[in-house]
Amino acid sequence: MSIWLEDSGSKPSRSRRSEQPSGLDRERITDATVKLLDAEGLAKFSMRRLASELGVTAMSVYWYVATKDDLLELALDRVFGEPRLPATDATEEGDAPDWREQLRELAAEYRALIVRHPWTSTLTGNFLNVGPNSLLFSHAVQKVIAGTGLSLPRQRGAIASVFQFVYGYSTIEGHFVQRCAEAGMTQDEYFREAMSAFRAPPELADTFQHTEEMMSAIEGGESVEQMRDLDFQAALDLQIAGIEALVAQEAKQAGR
Amino acid sequence: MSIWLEDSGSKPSRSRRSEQPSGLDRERITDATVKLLDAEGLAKFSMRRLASELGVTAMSVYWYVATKDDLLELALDRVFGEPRLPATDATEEGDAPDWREQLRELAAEYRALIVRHPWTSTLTGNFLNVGPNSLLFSHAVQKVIAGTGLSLPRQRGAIASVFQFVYGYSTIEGHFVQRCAEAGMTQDEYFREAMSAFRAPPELADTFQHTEEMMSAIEGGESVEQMRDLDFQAALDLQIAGIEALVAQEAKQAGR
DNA sequence: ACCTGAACACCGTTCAAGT
DNA sequence: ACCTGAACACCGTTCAAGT
Repeated sequence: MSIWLEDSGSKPSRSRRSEQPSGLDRERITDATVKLLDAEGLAKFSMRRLASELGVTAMSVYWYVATKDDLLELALDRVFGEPRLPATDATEEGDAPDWREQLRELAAEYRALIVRHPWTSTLTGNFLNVGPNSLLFSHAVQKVIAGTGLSLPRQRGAIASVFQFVYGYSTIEGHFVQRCAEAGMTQDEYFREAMSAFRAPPELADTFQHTEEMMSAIEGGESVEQMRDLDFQAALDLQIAGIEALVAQEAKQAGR
Repeated sequence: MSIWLEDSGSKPSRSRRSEQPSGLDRERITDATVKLLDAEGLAKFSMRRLASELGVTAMSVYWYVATKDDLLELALDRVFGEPRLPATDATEEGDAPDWREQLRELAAEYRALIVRHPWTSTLTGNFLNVGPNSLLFSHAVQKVIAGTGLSLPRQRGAIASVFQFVYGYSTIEGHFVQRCAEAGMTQDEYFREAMSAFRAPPELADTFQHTEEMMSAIEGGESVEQMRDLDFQAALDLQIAGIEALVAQEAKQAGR
């Protein structure tokens, strides 16, 4: 089911004993996997490619890992250790940072993670993603949202709303960045290229009119990257405003 | 770059001339592709598998389609034709439906599309997704958001916020549904199984306390599916409240 | 305990050849 | 114009064998 659920963890971890002939190790294997996935993408990643990178036969890796999917799960949880999480024990009253600030920071960290490692989003979709680092991340998310003062059912809605948005947004963004890199273009070049290669279906002319209006409707949005930053922030603003509105609404109902 | 951008459309479409020896056709090929992707998932889909389904050699398909990716783009745009879009020309004043209602319906249609065809989200990530049906869908989204009365830059934020949320949420949901089907379990069975196989790391005990509180915090959320419906609606509530708050805020600033 | 080699059943795609 | 077969360079994984 998952390497993190019992039974699949049967292969010993062999992390601390680095006197192997080839110096192999789950740690080193996971390292190399992440590096390869970053460099060449999920589609090109293979056990044979990884093994050759490690200077070893393809089958050696199978001593440390039961299956390719298990290895991908390890890599996935590995990168979920990267985001800086808000200090969880701000027990003192005065200096506890505002939930808005925490939310923005955590969202930015999550976005950066996915854009840095675009393969991450494909894997979170395909696996359960319940490794230790992923759990710590989820915990941080829950804590931040709990700080809003929403009721528990609405906290669940808010978590879904904010972090599935970040997931979706960053997935598209990350894949686009990767495509540009593969084509050897900057994002602006790629974007202009795609735009000019576009033969708009005549019956959709008005669609593009509205779209282009919206595209140029942002001051300070000269580059693709700037536009994406602005959109991302605008969406977070919307969600924060939504949370505030629901908090106020619940307070009013309670006061009645 | 994409089958929808010039140059890649070089292979003739051959849609109308169905007198081929094998009765092959882009239409029929795309049909079979969607059916196979639905039944067995993106990972198991292959040109050879598809060809055998069509009663034909693997290489026959390449007469109609330049590459596997092109075919996947065709399948992707095909299913984007499924959602019912709001009637776009509600020009009469009185009976134009509320944007809130339109938004909920379009979000529900999008969610249903992704859950029905979980491979869709992987592909929207990997391709540009600028086929005619996808464009019509985007157009509908833009029209609905334009109905909120937000300023253009904020419309962009709102589109990202709502529809990337739906994308992210439904992606996870769809993949989970698919996993359950492959394992031959109901969603509740799979969920309980995963939960019981779970060996919680001791230092995360408090995480799970809070998590379990939240899990059981929903009345009427007995089944996994009910809970997901409730969370989805709660998230949409939040986003709609956010849009309303920003509309009000902009109105106030304009009035000053 | 750790690593290898050969083998199996697959891939996407090219290319020359058939009708 | 449409379809096939053989071939190339790949996959993940099994299994018996080496040290």
